[in-house]
Parts: sequence; C-alpha cells; structure tokens
Amino acid sequence: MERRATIKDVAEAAGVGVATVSRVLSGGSASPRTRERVLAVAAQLDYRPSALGRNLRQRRTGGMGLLVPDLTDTFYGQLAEGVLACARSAGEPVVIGSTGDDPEQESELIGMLLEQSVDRLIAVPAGDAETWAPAARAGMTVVFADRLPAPAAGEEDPRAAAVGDLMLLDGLSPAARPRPPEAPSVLADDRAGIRTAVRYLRGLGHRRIAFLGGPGHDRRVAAFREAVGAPVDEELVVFATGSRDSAYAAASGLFQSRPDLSAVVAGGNVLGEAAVLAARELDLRVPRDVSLIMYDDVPWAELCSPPLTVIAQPGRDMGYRAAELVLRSGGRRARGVVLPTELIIRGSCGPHR
Amino acid sequence: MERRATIKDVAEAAGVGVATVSRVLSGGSASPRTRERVLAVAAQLDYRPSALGRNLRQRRTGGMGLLVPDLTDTFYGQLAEGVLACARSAGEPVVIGSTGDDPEQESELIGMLLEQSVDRLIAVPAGDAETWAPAARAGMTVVFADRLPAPAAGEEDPRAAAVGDLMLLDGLSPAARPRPPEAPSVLADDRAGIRTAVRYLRGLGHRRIAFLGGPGHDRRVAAFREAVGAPVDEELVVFATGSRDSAYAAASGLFQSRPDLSAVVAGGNVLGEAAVLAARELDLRVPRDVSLIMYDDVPWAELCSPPLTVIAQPGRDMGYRAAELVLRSGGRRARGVVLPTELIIRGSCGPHR
DNA sequence: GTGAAAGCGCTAACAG
DNA sequence: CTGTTAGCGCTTTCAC
Repeated sequence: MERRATIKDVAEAAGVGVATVSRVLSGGSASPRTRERVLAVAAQLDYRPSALGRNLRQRRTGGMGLLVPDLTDTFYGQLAEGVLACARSAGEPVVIGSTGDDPEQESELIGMLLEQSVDRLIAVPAGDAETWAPAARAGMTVVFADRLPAPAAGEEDPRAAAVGDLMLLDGLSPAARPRPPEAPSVLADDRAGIRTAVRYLRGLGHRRIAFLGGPGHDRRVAAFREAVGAPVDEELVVFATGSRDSAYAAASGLFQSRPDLSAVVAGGNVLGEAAVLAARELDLRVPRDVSLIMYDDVPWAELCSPPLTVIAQPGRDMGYRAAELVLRSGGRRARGVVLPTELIIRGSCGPHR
Repeated sequence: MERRATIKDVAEAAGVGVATVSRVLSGGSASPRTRERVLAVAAQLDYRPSALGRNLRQRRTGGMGLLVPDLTDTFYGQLAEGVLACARSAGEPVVIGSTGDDPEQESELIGMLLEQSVDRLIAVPAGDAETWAPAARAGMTVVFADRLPAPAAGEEDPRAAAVGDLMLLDGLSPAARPRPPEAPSVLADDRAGIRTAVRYLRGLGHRRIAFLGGPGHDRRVAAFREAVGAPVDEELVVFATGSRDSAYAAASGLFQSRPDLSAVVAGGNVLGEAAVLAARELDLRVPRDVSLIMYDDVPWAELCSPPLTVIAQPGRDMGYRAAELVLRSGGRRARGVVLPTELIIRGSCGPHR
C-alpha cells in the first residue's frame, strides 16, 4: 500500500527523462527502442498517470459535469445513463449533481464544479438565464438537455418557447429566424409530441383536455396551448413543483375541481404517475372516465392497467448526444439538436363519452 | 472571460503573502486586520480556491466515487440520490459511474477513479473480491452498498452469505461470530425481508414458491432457500443477468416451465417488472393465478393493478448512510450497517387456490 | 503573525 | 529524438 508510482519513478527506472515518458504515454514521438522500454517499465510498475498533475498543468479538469433534477425520475435516469455511456467510451470521468429542480442548489453545484475546474457541463437547467450567467462567464462549455433555462426575469425573450420549432425549420433563411440559443442543447421535439397527442385526443372526441405540468415544462405547455388553439380554459392547465407530493396534489385538485374534463396530458412521468394515482383514488376509471397521455416512456408505463399511452422521447440518446456535443465542442459552439418524439398508443385513451 | 483569480492575485491585491491567504481561507491563525482585508479582497475578486492545486498538493482528490449497476433501475436512482444528498451537504463532488453489472466495466471504472486520485468510493459491486483487490491495494476507502462482492473464485468463504445475520446479532460474543467483512458496508436486511415474505406467502397457503433473481442477489436467494426450508425445488429458482430482456425471458420461462407454481418472489424491481409483464403475456392473473412479491418499493409499484406487494428497503437512506461512512472514515474502518426492510402488503398476493 | 520557499505530478517549451 | 527546466495553484514547514 505504498504511494503510486509517479512519472519520475518510471523515468528513472527506464533510464530516460520524464519528458520522454510523458511523450511516449501520450503518443508523442520516440524511438521504438525507448518507447518499448518505457512502456515495459510503466506496465511493470503499474504506473498510472495522475490526472491531478495533468489537470493542474493544463488548468482544466477533464471529463464533464452532469446536473439533473432528480435521479429518482426514470427519465433522468435514462438521460444520465446515456451521458455515462458516452463518457465511458471516451474514458472521461463524470461529476454528477442532483438539483431537485431548485435554482439555488443548482447555483451551488455550479460553484462546486467551477472549484473543481470542471469546464464542461451537461445540464437539465432548473434556474433561468441569470442562474446560468456565472457558468458562461467562467468560460464553461455547457450543453443543455431536455430543456433550456428560462430567459432572465424581466427579459422578454420568446426564444425558449420558440426554439422547439426553429431547429427543425432548416428550410428557413437564416435571417428569417431568431438567433439560436446561446448554448448548444439537446431537446426533444416537444412541440410535435404535444401536438400529436392533442390531435389524437381530439380525434377521439375529447374537448376538455387538461395539461398537468411540472418545472421546466414551459415549452410543453406552450405547445399545448397552441395545439388546443384559441382561448384555452386556464383552469385546465395546472402546475406542480417537482415533488411527487406536489404532483399528486395538482392532479387530484385538477380532477376534483373540473369533473367535466375528459382527458389529460401529463407533462412528465412523475406527473403521469400522480395522475394515475389520483384518478384511482377518486374512482375515476382510465380510460372510461378520463383518458390519459403521459410524456416520457418509461418501463413501468406498460405495467399500468391499462398500459399508458405515452409520448416517448429518447432519454438515453439525448444524454449520449449531449455528452458527445460537450466533448467535441472544441470545434466552436455546436448547433443544438432536436430529437423526435413518438406517440405510443397503448390503452389509456378511449373515445369521449 | 479571463482566467480565474489565483491565490497569488489575492495575496498581491491584499498586500500579503500567499501563505497568509491560504491560512485565512482555511481558518488558520491571522490577525483580525489581515484576515478582514484578505477576506474582502477575495470576495471582491470572486476568488475560488482551485481544488486542483489543493488536491495535487495533498495528493488526493476530495469527494467520492459512486458506482452503481444501472441508473435506470429506480432503486439505484434512490440510492444515488441519497449519496448525492449527503455529498452536497458536505460540499463534496461525486464522480459517478454505471457498471451495467459487468465486472469488466467495473474494473475500468475503478481504474479511472484511481487515475483521478479519488480515494473514497461507494459501490454496488458487480465483480468479486478479486475485482476489488486493486482498489484495496491502492488504498481506497470503499463502502459497499446494497450487496457485497462475492468471495474470489476458489475461496470458500461463507462470509458474504452470512453477513446478513451477523450485524444484527449484537448479542453474540465477539469471538463467536466470524470476522466482519473487510470493507464497511450498508446493506438491507435481506434475510429478514425474504423470510418475512416467504412466511407471508406460506401463510396464504402457497407451497410452490419461485424465486426470480438477478446479479447480486445471492444473499437473497440464500435467504430464500433457508426460508423455504429443506430441499428447494431447483427449477423454481431462476436467474437473469441484469438486462430487462433477460429478466423478461427468465420470468416468462419460469411461468411456462412450471405452470404449477403459485407464487413468486422477485429479487429486485426490474425482475418484478418482468414478472408482471410475463404474467400478463401468458394470461396469468395476479394474484388469482399467481401471487407476486417484489423486492424494492418503487413509486410505480402502487400503479400496477393490482398494486404490488413489496419488500421495501430504504434506498435513499442506504445511499446517505454509505456516503456518511465513506466521508468520516477517518476514524478507521467503520462497522457495517444493516438497515431494516418492511413487507408492504398491497394487492398482488392472494390465497392459494 | 507572516512571508519565503519547496514541492505535489505532470506537460510544454526549449535546447541539445 | 531526448533531456532539462519552468511552472500550473495550492499547502506547509521553517525562519523571521
């Protein structure tokens, strides 16, 4: 249990200078003979270059940070798995943090990452643009996943709400479209997903459709309003704060205050879970009494009875893509990516009656 | 977007030496006047000490590593949340890795952590004692959570299987019990949990009870065998490899090969999920045709219909405790901890018919 | 109480 | 091609 071998040990043992060792190990030039000897000695000494030394020297930590709202939410679990898969294949470490969808905790975590000199970050942002300013100021490369930070309070910026479209409309002339978000991002095509869901519901005859949203679902509500068209009944759009309790309360409240609604689209799997629970508690049968569509496909959606009809978004892929983006962001600011969603019809929606 | 202020900048701006700055910032002695000035300047410069510099100097990285099999498995999500909660309150970074329950990937991740000089690790081990030897040799402080590494191949070591008891039997004289595991650990009381479940099932009249296990469930099977007593029907004990597909195949195979079984206990939530799916596919009604008890309580267990009867283990607490252990392991090798499980009776078990 | 100086392990000039 | 050298930012003796 002695201290690990350092580059110096290897150099001495191999009878060469430390620079040579460094070169050999990082694929630099060296005569075949030296290279072989160094490699042999290194292996023999079980030498592993210390990331600490390298990072200090290069004034930056390798790897990346990952900030998600809650690992207990299966969707973020999938997202994280994607990120980790990519990081692993790149041999890069990932420093993770869970924000609880709280901007304050998020800020603290950003601070912590800064302290660690982690300068690449993938985040499902909880705070608004203001929360994220410090990260940008510090020169961090950040890729947002799943959603974008809301514009700073006071700034009338429709960008966040509109971006869902933009990225898909590659046909538009560059000048015709608003500037892209400042940070590259990997988002699901919420707008199309929600629109498809609402149309599907309308096709089944539903007219009083509610939206059950959570933190970060603003693009989804916006899409919902748009899809429903004209003056949407504001009582049918309710928000929870992120905790399961809050989600349940919101769902239950919705069902009780508006017994006339015939369908609800839940903005995320935690909300969907809450809706199922609340409906059951209130003796509402799905889909007989109320139809339900949930955003996010998660393994247990199929276990419900009836199995839940969902808007699937590729969580794992999103994570993987985000990691790729943040890793090879050397080539300047990458464009954002929007991944398609898919309406998976199972059994939780029925005709309006 | 200039480079961050260093300790040197602060020292100069405050007209003191770097050593003084260092002292002040780490609570060392300094005259009130100097201290104040340094603090002011530091704040003004938005100075954040670089963890890189400190770590290199101290030849160790702060924070901890966390290795779990799969973040898509809600139980590990809970565990991770616990770890992160503790780490956050300690201001420590967490480097995470997902092993996919594959010893090889686990080894690689351990190597990566070693390279990062992360010397504290919380792990749900995939590999056996041999896989973990390098970590120990390198002087890592590791706390195992949820399970222990199997004894190295060839070593006839009943410790892992027996430990479930040990820790609870504080009444035994120290000499009478086998030595404790080499690394501190945080485990659920699998033995009691399984025993309770089996007894419950027997009380309902079930005799042909099957066990559906996955990687790392050896303590649970052992407990199952013990609870069932005497020669257990080996065909009723089946194992999957960790993937959802494999779990489904195992469950489906089990149901088909042994239509006479009347109850199954699933060793983890992924297995439980598979069992529900397989049963439905084969038109087996739960609990009419087959009773089901699942290890792990997860939010969606309640959503199934009928809601699943489960053996709950405190995932979040386990993570939190593990993090505490690994953090304050300064005081030598901490004892392991065993947390209680609870049988939560919902609707997936019925009388044998 | 405070400053100067010596590195921690590594890479990147810069000479040979 | 290869060795020497100068730090990266910080903590920690060791003098003053």
